[in-house]
Amino acid sequence: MSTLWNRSRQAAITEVIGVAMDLFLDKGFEATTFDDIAAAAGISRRSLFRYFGTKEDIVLFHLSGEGPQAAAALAARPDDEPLWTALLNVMLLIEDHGGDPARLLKISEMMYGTPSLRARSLEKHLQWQADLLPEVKRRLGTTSGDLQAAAVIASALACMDAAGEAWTRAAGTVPLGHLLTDAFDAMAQAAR
Amino acid sequence: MSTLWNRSRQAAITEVIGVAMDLFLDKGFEATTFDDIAAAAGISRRSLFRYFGTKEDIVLFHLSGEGPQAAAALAARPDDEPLWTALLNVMLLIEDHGGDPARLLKISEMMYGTPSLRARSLEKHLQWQADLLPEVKRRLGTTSGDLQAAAVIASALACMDAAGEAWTRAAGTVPLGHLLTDAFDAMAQAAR
DNA sequence: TGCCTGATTGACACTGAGTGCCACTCTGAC
DNA sequence: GTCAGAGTGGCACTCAGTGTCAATCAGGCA
Repeated sequence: MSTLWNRSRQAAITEVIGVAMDLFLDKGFEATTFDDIAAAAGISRRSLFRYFGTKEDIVLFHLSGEGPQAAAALAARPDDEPLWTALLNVMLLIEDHGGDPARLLKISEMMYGTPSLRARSLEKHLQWQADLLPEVKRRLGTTSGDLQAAAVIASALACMDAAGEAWTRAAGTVPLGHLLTDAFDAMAQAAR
Repeated sequence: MSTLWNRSRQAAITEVIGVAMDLFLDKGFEATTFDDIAAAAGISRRSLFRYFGTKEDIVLFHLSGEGPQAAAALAARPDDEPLWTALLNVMLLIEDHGGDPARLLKISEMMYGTPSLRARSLEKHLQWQADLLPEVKRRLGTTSGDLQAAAVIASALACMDAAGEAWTRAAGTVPLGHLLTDAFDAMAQAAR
């Protein structure tokens, strides 16, 4: 209900994320306090906590919608495509979000360089895992259960993470798509 | 240096871990405070912080030594064994730590049921990754770099994690070795 | 034995995350 | 215009985590 309200709330959240990101990238993630963000965003600390339970949530907020998106992309892949290839193609699609490349790199560096953020982003993978599970299970066939599907998805996400880290370490000079492909190929190679 | 000292410090740490684990399993992880643990262990809160920087560290302490152990086990596998098979065999060896099964299950349930612990344990994987990297790189051959090796290791750890979660969900009624094998097989199957 | 030195410990104080509570305000419905 | 419901801000609180400093303990040495 109350779409008008939802719109303005969404706008407020987007606004806060922008302000907070600027602070994070400027002062560093750990050095930025909730008070700093609340003051910069012009809301009370208490309200900020109602939007985002933790500082990590502010950074990771935009990732939360990508799970279902990935699930849809996977369902759209042809049925005769090998699962590992299909997952690679899904990752190649998902990673393709625009935005300022330099800023994206700085955010990546912050993510991979801040232990608590890294940990929380790994935790986010669990949500992806749940989102992708049904379609992966279907493709694996009736002999496979949740475990098999979860193992494959978790491996794919692990490869994506490895590629992301390599991209960050290379300061974005190598296309992420190439690194993703390399990681998935290496895994396939190792398994034969 | 000072081996005598190190021995008694080690004993103290082991003692504290035991006390803390009892509290965690009794009251729950989140509900147990540093004050509780310090009081039960008979040391000051400040000293407890010197042993363990965070509550999560107390639980995860015993996992920290397994990275080098896994690296040694991998180096001991025959050179002509396929990498993925070798990694599975390493995991099968490592998981074989004795101890009370019921307690182990309760600890596992706590780990998989507490977000902050789950996140930190995923973070621990990064250390394993670093430990295993050289040997995996060697086995992948000269054409592969850090990314390829990291992707394969991260996938293996992801499979191990999926198996561990399945084991916990099954309340330990299925041998972890079986689940590990299933997970690794599923991944190999998906990649061909 | 008794002193010296270095490391550990415990007590205190402080910052910051995160939560509960309550009064205030805004908005839409009647 | 009033009422109900949801959001907001302020306050106080708990707990994690850190810096500081004085007290203490253990071992080396005269």
